[in-house]
Amino acid sequence: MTATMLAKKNIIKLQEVDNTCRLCHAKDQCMTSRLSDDDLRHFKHIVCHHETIGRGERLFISGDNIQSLFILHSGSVKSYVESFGGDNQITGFHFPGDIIGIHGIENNVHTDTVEALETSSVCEFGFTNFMDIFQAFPNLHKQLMHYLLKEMSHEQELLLVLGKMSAQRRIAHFLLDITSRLKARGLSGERFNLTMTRHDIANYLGLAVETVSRILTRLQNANIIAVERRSITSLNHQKLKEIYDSSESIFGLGQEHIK
Amino acid sequence: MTATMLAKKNIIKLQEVDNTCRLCHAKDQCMTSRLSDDDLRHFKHIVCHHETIGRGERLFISGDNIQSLFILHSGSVKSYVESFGGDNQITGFHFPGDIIGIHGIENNVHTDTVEALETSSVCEFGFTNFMDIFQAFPNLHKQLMHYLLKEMSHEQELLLVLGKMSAQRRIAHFLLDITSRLKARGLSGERFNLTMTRHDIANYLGLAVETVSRILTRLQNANIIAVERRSITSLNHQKLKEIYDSSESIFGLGQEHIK
DNA sequence: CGATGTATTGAACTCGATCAAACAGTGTGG
DNA sequence: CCACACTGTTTGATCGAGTTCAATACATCG
Repeated sequence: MTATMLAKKNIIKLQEVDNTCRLCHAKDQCMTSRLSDDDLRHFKHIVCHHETIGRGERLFISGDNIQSLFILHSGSVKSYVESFGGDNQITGFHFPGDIIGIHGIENNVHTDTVEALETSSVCEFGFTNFMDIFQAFPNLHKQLMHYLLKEMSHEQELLLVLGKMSAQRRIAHFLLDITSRLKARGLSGERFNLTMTRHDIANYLGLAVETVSRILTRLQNANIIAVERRSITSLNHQKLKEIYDSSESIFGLGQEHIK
Repeated sequence: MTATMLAKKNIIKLQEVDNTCRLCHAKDQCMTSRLSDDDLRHFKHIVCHHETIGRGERLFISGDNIQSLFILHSGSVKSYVESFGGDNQITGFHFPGDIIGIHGIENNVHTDTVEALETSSVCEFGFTNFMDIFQAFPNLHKQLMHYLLKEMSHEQELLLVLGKMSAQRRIAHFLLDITSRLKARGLSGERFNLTMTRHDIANYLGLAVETVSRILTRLQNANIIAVERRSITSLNHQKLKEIYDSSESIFGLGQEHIK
């Protein structure tokens, strides 16, 4: 199902939207909670609806015209950029409350593709011209700007990770990033399920799947994490941070036991 | 010299600013050329001055409060993010007309450091609150937004390069990027001087200096470029593009001659 | 001139990729 | 309920692109 198709679906009534937001379990993370009542009222007039997408389905594709903006309501998605050669680069994973689809806002064409990692739902907001909206609702604009810049610094950090860090540090970065974002959502950062495959993690970090798998088991042998398939339990935040910060890549990590 | 020191220096008169812009050789690349006369008049009221910095000097440092925005008038600079471990990652090289210092605009703290690659000059614009300015001058805002998003897609492309591409493709990307940006400025894309060191290029592309050097000579042996120290001449755009686009890294590139 | 920063070239090594195989869940349909 | 296919994960063995170490060359400048 393409974004175009989504945009034309049923438009829910304002009353329902109010309830949707009031009862939303992601409302604390959602930018709408930081809008004034007045702005929020205006904002809700442009709500299209609430849509569910299944694992593997794409919300929009790089090159699509931007007709709307999404806020992730539940589930998780990945966003990636595509290259000529056919290989993609995952640029981020997103969780409830995250704003989806602002890259490429300027000339109204998506620069990335967004795909669901599990059954997920989004709030869709139809815009005709983002720039006009910005002028009409300064606070909304500020929130979008805030998110845009947060995304940007996230990408800069990823550049550092991809350009300079060893496989261990990359994995440490990934785990710390995920945990901190889950914590910010009031979830446990020490006991959670990964919704993305090893392949996704590998792609995101510029590694091979096998390397990801190997390092996860290494971290497990070193008692830094306990991992079983998609579930991570009892994660040692402190030690992971040490790995992430250490420029030396001299890490036994329990592999001497194997020898 | 820090940004703080710069900000307190002599403020030139409006008339001078007018001339500065009118006579500026980078004016076609500068966002001011895309502002309405009215906006431009307002914008010039907040011009601080025109400052020159030498090679190695920094315009601002990651963590500095943002007191002003810069537009590169002449020369070239690099911007980089710093990590705990002490290793930096260069996130971009900038040429005349480029807007410098908008990352971190939101909470008024620079997220990156900008350093001159050669003697360069910038136009400095003092702001107290960017968000207010945005509301007052919609067109100015649009231009900044435009640049911000351009930066963002540039960073996304770099993510792809760092995450997925071989050393050859990285170098090809770098050369093509530089040439296209020089061409956009009316300069020759086939005959130019690199203002950054091999070390800078290596850092930017996540490679070792030696690898950069080796691949440049390989490209030379394959008659794709002619390189002598910092000067690049007779660059074969077509062949570079082929290297950049090819997912296979099977490239003789003249190294069989050596064997 | 020597001194310093920058660039090239060679040789050896290593980290992570690639190849290959086995294993574990998860349906799906007979 | 089991056989089968299918996808995702782990583990082992080997290989190679790019790093690291080391030596040399080259340019610029006091």
